[in-house]
Amino acid sequence: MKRFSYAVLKRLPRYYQLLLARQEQGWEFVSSEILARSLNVDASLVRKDLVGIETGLPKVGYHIPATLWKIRDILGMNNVNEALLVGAGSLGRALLGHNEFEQYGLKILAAFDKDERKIGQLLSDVEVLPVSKLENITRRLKINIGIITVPPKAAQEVAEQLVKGGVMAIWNFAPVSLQVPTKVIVRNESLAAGFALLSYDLQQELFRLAEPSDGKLITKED
Amino acid sequence: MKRFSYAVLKRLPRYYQLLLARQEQGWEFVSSEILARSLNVDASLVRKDLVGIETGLPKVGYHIPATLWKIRDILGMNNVNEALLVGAGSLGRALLGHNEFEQYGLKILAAFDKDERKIGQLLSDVEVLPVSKLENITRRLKINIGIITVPPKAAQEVAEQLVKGGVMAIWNFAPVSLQVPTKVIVRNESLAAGFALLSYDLQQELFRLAEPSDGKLITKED
DNA sequence: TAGATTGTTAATCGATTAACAATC
DNA sequence: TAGATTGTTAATCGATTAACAATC
Repeated sequence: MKRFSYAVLKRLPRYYQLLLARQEQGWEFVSSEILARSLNVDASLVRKDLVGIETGLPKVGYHIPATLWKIRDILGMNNVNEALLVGAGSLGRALLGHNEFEQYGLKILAAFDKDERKIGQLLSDVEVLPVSKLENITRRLKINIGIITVPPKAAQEVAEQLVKGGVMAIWNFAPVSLQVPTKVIVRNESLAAGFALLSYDLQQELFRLAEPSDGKLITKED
Repeated sequence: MKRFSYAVLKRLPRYYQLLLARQEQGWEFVSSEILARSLNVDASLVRKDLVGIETGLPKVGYHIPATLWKIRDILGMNNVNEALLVGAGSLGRALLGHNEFEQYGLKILAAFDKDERKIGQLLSDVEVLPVSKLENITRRLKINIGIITVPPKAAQEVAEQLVKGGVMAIWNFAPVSLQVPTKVIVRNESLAAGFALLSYDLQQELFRLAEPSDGKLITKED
């Protein structure tokens, strides 16, 4: 079982997306050069990434259906990952309604909320249950993945209940650092942090445009 | 003007979040060691990251309010970034209702959709307008940022209208590679790709548990 | 002062690119 | 065959860690 680095894993969904688009256009093979251009990397990096995933054919490229399948396999898209979601706010509801997840094998079985008025509602065919039942249901259904979309203040407690219920991984959308046993996998997802990166690049660009065009910037350090 | 690498920029929102939490607990200073533990990195990396951001005091650490301010400044959190959002589906609505963005200076002025029934609705105090007006309004309001939350098939066309309207940056949530002029900054955000990383780690862990505990895995290459 | 913690340098590690022989 | 494209090696680049003198 080959172990892929985080850097490679982050590119796999991009490759997948591009291969799928080419397939829809009727292509059967694609070269490393074409994939590389869309990701803004060197073609040799694409070839290196694909070593151990799929063997390419000199003069032809990589076979799209075979490569798609292999990527699906590596990313666990061919399995079903059952998860519970906690926090039926707008972000939670967006995740419940996100079609793309199906492709990635994510199946959210139920949503939990503490708001009485939300209990019993069906959101994208998923029932909202009281958060008091979270630990119990997690255990009974042997759920591995918990998704946290509650407000920051409530996140730690929810995480603890999920851990007590036996989850092995937490996908955390609340902007807090969760304290959980080291064996529990935590992935922090921050939409705001993503925006910050865009905002930084934009500021740099705006600053560049405001400068004399000879490329010599007035640097300011402290 | 110091230029920060992507690796550092990705950590700044985490530092920000941790500093804020400590501040709420009444702390005034924090050490690199404490920040490092939460991010699972070496303390010297934290100190290196903070060079050019804030000077720490030996034996004391970094002054929390000052450091928070500097990070806010770097990430553009002290400015207001006006944006338009296209696609008032569940993800679009979640972004419109996401409180955290306010802190990061993101202000979404209007939402656009092609669905007649959504036009005129108020979502989190933001009006939904017909997508036919997108280019015009982008230009008239001199908007720099467009947010795309439409289905994949529609994303390229929306991107083109935003570009024609003069945006400098696009935050793209649709799982497609957008073709835009090189001067336009594009940040692709994929919730599904984020999940794939969690799913990979989980699979690895499940595999590990299924193996004999002597740590010697049966490796399989092809 | 003594000792904790910074800022900085050197060492290590990992990821990316460049170059090119192998190959279909 | 000729030529395009792979797989792989070596070179480069950048990020992280280790070590430690400076310092308050």
